[in-house]
Amino acid sequence: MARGRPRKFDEDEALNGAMLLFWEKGLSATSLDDLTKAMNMNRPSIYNAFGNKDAIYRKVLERFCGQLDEGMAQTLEAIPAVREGFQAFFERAIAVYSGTSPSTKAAMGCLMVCTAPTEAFSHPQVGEDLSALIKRLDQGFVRRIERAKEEGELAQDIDAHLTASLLQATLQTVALRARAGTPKKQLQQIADYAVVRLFS
Amino acid sequence: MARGRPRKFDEDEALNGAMLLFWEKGLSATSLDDLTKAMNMNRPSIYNAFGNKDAIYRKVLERFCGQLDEGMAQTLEAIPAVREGFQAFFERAIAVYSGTSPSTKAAMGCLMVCTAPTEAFSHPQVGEDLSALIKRLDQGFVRRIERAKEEGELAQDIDAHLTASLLQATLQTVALRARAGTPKKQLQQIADYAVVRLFS
DNA sequence: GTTTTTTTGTACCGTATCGCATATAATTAT
DNA sequence: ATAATTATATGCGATACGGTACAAAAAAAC
Repeated sequence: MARGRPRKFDEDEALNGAMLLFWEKGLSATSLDDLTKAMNMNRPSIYNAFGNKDAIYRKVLERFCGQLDEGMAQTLEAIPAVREGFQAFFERAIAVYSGTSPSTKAAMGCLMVCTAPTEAFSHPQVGEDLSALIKRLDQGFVRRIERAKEEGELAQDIDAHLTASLLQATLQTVALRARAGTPKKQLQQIADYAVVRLFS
Repeated sequence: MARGRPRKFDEDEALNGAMLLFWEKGLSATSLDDLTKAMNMNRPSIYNAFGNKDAIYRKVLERFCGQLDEGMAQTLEAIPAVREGFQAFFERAIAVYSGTSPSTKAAMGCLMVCTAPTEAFSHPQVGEDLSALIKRLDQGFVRRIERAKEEGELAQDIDAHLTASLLQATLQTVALRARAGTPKKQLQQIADYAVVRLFS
């Protein structure tokens, strides 16, 4: 087992370093030289382990989406009350979006929302990744809303799909505004108001 | 007047060509060679007339925001009923966001929302442009909502600022979803629902 | 100890990048 | 006419880009 020369880099740390970089500068503005430093490995090793720049970016996106899924599972699905569940979900998202990288010292927003749309045409697969995430969030929200309707927590006449769309709109505005410098507290207010108004 | 050699290019057409390009590929992925073709002028003329790539991009952003202001004036401010005003505003925005460039044949979304956030850190001035547009839209929406409250069209207890934030969230989700391939009809439904729910 | 397998590190290739230097052309002011 | 002014056109130079070849190195298998 582990037949060849042992790897010097840690795959997790390498991808985390790449994620920070892409998160800050996007796909096109990030160079391979930057990546070699951030991932602590040299170019051929990167190609061998992950493929070319696009492939690394997409792996990082996948990683990021995984964290988001985890967030949904631990809040929306785990918390019995819908409103509390969504509030907790937004709180968690806002904490991530308000996170700062050592170099920028400013909130970076959402990796997907803030850097993927730009590349949607130049890199069609990234466009599909973006589209897939939007659909996945919609579905997760819809499921939770319909469950709340079944459990009698929400009125039958609210439209699950459209409500889910507007909740995702809330998530996206929070992501964008965080990157544009809006303070955390204000983001929380927006999210809270959305939950209250859309579930009234 | 017009003392030297007359210009061969049309400033408006040149900026429109640049806008299409930036809209499709963003700032970083657009090269000056691309721009010389799209603007129909050679490099030194571009530098003389507009400055470097960043400056062109920011001029294009400004242009785009101007069209948005026009949209607000002709819908929100011109139409007597709030709900109809916002519906018309969204309809107009969706028409723009669903517009396709000859090369992509796909809806391009919002130039600002879909391409500016990526550059917010690498080009701080772009970040400020983004932040300024968000604030401007918020303010425009707030003004219209407060007017509607004064005119008795909306209840006094709705929060103008937070409602405006969620209306902008709707605009942003429509911008992003358009670029991700969501059909026009569905975008309209989302916008309509937002107007109905947030002004109830 | 030799072979096999995998990763590492250096160095490199061809191309694309931005920005500018220089020379030419076209128009107005004197 | 001549000078002054402005735009055009060609093309250069230094750098940075993404991606790869190749040999040395480090481990397991034989």
